[in-house]
Amino acid sequence: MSITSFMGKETTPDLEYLVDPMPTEALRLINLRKSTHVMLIYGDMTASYEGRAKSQLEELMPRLVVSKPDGTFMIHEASKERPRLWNPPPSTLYASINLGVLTLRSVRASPREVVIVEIPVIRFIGAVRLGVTLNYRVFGTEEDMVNAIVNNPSIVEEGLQVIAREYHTIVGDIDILGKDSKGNLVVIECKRSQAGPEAVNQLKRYVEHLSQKEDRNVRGILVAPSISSAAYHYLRSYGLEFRRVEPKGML
Amino acid sequence: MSITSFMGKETTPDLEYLVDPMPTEALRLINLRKSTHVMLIYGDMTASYEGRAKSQLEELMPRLVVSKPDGTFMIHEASKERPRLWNPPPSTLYASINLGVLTLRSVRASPREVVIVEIPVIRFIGAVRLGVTLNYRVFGTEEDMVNAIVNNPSIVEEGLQVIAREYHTIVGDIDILGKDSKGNLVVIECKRSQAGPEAVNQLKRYVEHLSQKEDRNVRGILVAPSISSAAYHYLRSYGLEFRRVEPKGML
DNA sequence: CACTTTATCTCGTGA
DNA sequence: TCACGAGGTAAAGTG
Repeated sequence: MSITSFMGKETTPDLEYLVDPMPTEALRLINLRKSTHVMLIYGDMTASYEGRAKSQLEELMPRLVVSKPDGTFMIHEASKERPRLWNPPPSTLYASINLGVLTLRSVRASPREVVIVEIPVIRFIGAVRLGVTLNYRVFGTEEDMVNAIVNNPSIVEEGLQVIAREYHTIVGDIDILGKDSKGNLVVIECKRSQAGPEAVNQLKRYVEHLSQKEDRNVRGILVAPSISSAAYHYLRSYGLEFRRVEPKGML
Repeated sequence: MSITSFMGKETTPDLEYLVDPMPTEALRLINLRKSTHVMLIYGDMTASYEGRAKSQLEELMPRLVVSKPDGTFMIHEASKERPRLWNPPPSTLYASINLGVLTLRSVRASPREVVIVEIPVIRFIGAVRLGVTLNYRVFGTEEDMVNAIVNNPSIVEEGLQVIAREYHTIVGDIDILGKDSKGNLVVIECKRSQAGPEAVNQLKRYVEHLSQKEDRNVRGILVAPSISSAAYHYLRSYGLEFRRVEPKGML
């Protein structure tokens, strides 16, 4: 079966595909377009991964491979958002035919990780040209909360003055360092969603470090839309404070 | 253009697709297969997301929609592993035609999140049936490290005896609780990859809690393949210990 | 490069 | 259902 394309001969087409292709035809399309197009490969396949960890898909089963020009390599199944196996960018895709079977090898250099896919039954293969959104922006992030507080510290507390944001310490970076109306140092840790014990622990770490280093009392305020009950008890037991703030209120 | 399928009439085909379809044809295929097949939709589209946060893809651009039967909904672009916009499962997909434009609405119930896609130019739409791997297993996880240490505590230290694993405390679960050759309690925290300040903080929290509760000296050992320099200083400053262990050595 | 943190994290597990 | 923590987290930002 020949490649079906939808543009003139001189220009690279945005879409090409093959249905039930021979391995050699599939190989040709992959090597032709893997560096410019997103490749979609549907068929019965087995796969293996070895790198930071190790795992195997021994059962031959219909799966979907998505490979992007930046090296992103994913094997998707019928459910879940995360691919079953993958290699993050930048990785390199090598395609070949072994004993008549289309074989894909995605190699990530560092850390060294390899995903190998064998596709004895190729049902469909497509090459599509996709774009990339520039200046992409998400609203309602933790950074938006921090900005809003820096611009208007009274969101947290009347009389609060901001000294620094992203204040670097040996134990990590403090979201906002401030001073209250009585001159106490205040460490503020923001979370865009419900705070748990980890968030409390993080704040406690900053407060402990700073109060030791500065040799004086330091307040710690956890700012989040909500806090789990266990985390709240934990927070209070260390004399830390909680201030409810909605990230969506920052828009 | 009629639907191209590749099985008998009585059986649902594994693969169906349309090239440059009319919106009505696309709509029909989506509604026919969205609950059983993974849908691939390629075309020029704009999109928006509102839910836990908010964002918009205003520029009309070739993108790829992947929708799974479990409600997974993803809009992929030319680069990166993560979709640009998405809804995690379980979500519900509604397709319609608005003013002649194919419109997809993915709705997640809780938290309420909505992704809306408008596709004025539909280049390709495919329905593929995928499988799901059962009994999937990854080797070299933190749990594997814990198992290996429980089976052979001398990995961590000669003379170490394991008292409990996943020992529940008010401040969290301790990976391994043990006793050293001198009778001291030992808290062991495992990490499968390089340990940072959070890991040290976590161990410190357990040790503090236990030494207070038991009113005696408690050792804390962080077990990981490596530790960041700052985290190591932090660890040592609290008298905690580090033991280098490779998760891959556990296989 | 190494290090640190965020994320519309996702995902599984256990109460 | 909620809470909690792991993840082959990925991705972004900084020194």
